[in-house]
Amino acid sequence: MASNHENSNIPDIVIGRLPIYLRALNRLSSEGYEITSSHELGQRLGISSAQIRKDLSHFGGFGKQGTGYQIEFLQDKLRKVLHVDREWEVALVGMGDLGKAIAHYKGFADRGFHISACFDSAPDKVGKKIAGFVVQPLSELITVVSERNIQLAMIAVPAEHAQSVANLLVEAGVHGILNYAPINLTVPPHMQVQYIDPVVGLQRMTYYFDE
Amino acid sequence: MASNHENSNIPDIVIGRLPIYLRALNRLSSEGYEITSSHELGQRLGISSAQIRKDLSHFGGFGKQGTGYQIEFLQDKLRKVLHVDREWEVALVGMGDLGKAIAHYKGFADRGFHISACFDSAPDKVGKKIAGFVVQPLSELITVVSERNIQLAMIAVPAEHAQSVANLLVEAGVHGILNYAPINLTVPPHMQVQYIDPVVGLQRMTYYFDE
DNA sequence: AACTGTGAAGTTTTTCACAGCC
DNA sequence: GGCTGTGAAAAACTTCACAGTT
Repeated sequence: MASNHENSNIPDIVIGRLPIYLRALNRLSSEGYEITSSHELGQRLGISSAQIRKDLSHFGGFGKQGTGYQIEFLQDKLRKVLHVDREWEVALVGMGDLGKAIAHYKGFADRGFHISACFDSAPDKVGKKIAGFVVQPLSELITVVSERNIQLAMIAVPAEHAQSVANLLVEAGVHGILNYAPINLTVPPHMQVQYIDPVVGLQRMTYYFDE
Repeated sequence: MASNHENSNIPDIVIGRLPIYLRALNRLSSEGYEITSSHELGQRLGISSAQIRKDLSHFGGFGKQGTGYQIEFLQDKLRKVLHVDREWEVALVGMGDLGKAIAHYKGFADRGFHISACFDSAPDKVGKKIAGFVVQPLSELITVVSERNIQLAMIAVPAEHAQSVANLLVEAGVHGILNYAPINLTVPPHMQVQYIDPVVGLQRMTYYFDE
């Protein structure tokens, strides 16, 4: 009977899978399904059905015995759990090729993230409009981010500048950084950091290749 | 005494950390260091020193008691383990904003990956040169990839086309896919797949945010 | 009949702690 | 004194298997 939603601390590894579940539900939903099961989800994701049920059970009973899970209902619940039942403002630092591509990427808005400020240190970029954003100078970062109470940032600067940008972001009061630079950041313990490094992904695969 | 390098099967989770270690070593090296320790590496990465020692011990004794690890030596060893002591050819499918950004990204070549063919289905892109690559039609994918014996591919097409592109790649004989589309792929068990989804990274952080 | 939610069992992963070496 | 490599212990995570519900 006792379940430990609300207060207790859920393992990070469980939290890490929830966005994957949510993404799969979005897909099922767009394919026109209204109901699914832990078995069906598991098949699609290559995860055991027991694991999915156990993961979800941390937050309460979202399913119906004999039936499965109502997709829309479960999406709502997961969005609430992940705090993406609202829109988050995100700052983007670095407007080189990578930053530009991020600025153009349409996939953020659909899923609750809104780029609301862009920064670069290069004088020839500052003031220009890229993907509809006016590029602001790095010197404005602390003011803009703290005034607007922006909590998330993406770092798309060269590796050698990533740590100093991270330091600025910490000072500005950001709580989470998505780091595209291929380098590990050192940040205070209250900060969240996630890494996007395609080369790490590639290297994780070549290990399994024979030749 | 017995150590199980060569034959035995190393946990995936250990393999997954090796590229992170390699990246940290690259960094230390570029900062001019020649020697490091499991403690120093662990501090930088937020990983315990014992874990780093145990991970490395799967492949043999790379360190020296009392001294630590010679950085260049360890880099070489990890590159061999991960099979990145050579260059890998990679196919890129999808030349929209994202594909273009990937094509322009300089970070692959330094670390052993070379984009050697680009594909798109849009007739207005085929034949054009983007970032030095001539875009080829999707209909050529199987021929080009299998003839050149390309083993790795990156998918940068919209979510709704990602699965059919993956099917083509499997047919063409690719063994690993780095998928930038926000969707899970279903592939035969011998295939490796890694995902790049920045929104998943963001959602993994907002869970920990209060407001 | 089908499926969830969950204790208990089983497995994997991490940490401890120390012998051995530089 | 400082550090690695590693068995043994501890912790974390996953799977099993089934009672309970629709």
